[in-house]
Amino acid sequence: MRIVFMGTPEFAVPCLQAVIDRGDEVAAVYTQPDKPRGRGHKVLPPPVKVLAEQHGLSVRQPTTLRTAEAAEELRALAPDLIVVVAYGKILPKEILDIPLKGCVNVHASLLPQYRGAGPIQWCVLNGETKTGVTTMYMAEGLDTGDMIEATQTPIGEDETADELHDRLSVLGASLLTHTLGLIEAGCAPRTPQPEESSYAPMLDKSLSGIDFSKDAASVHHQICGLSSWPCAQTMLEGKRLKVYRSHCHPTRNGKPGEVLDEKRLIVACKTGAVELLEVQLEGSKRMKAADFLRGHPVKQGTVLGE
RNA sequence: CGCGGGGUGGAGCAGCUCGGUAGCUCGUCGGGCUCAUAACCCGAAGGUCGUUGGUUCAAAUCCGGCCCCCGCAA
Repeated sequence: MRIVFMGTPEFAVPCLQAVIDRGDEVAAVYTQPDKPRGRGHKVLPPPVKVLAEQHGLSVRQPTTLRTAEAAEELRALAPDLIVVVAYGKILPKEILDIPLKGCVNVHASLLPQYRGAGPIQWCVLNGETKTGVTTMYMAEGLDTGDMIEATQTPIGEDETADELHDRLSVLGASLLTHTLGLIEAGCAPRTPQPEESSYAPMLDKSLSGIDFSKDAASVHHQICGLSSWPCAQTMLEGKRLKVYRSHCHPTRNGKPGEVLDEKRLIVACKTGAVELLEVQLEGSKRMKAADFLRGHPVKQGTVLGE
């Protein structure tokens, strides 16, 4: 098939690779414009652009798709299908109507749950035990289109959003491969989404602060779900301490925020305790708790958080 | 030119203000002790102090250039 691919971040990379591997003709790759992302002024290309260029594909980075010219350009490409994976822009109806076989999207949740930009993180934050990826035909609403098929996967007890992200991006790619096969054969199912949906917005830093007066499970889910961005954080002796990884100890108890074991950085919550397994102190690098404790001894009884 | 912190045996840190002996907590190796331990005791190996110029009798330490890492902000 003649395909236009639209995607931007790391999550979309395996999907673009899957399209390439399938041997489809990639008429063009749309991705967000390069933006200054790093420290200082560095302008970095989106990961999808990097892969596209490695394969000599035509890359387009329009600021908006809501112009007559943008629609005209796409029409000129005459795609059979547009595949959209974490592109970061909403496609107007004018564009959705262009390809003969429609627009297909890979979404990192089991729709209709967790529509929106942050499905992976919110699943972990909410302590879900399973999630998945879904392919759908795109509609005008945000992630509201008719579903084609889905793959489920369990979420590990200590799995971070980062790890789940990587797994789902791979699962998404193989599901996409399958779905494209169905579409090509003209037998892709089309199931309208049930009414009962939920919305998972993009995360922001206001979610970062750890409140040890919550119970251990929710603190643990917060740490896993925000890792590695924006990352859960607390304060240790006046310095910001980010926490990337943790483990729940439901039976240990103490005053919220108190360090119960100085050899293992086990911190009491309202009920139960969380063991901080991977941390990063302001100005320093990310490291295992055991490494951290060698250079930064933390006395038992120290209270974290302001 | 956005603001700031940092690069010291295998790991994480101190030492730098005020130049002159390589320090701490671990790990590793050897030995001892114990019913037992992420326990304790004794001993050992292991470092061009990011890189490059400069100042000096002498630089981890003071001065300049460069490389890399990280926090904030975007």
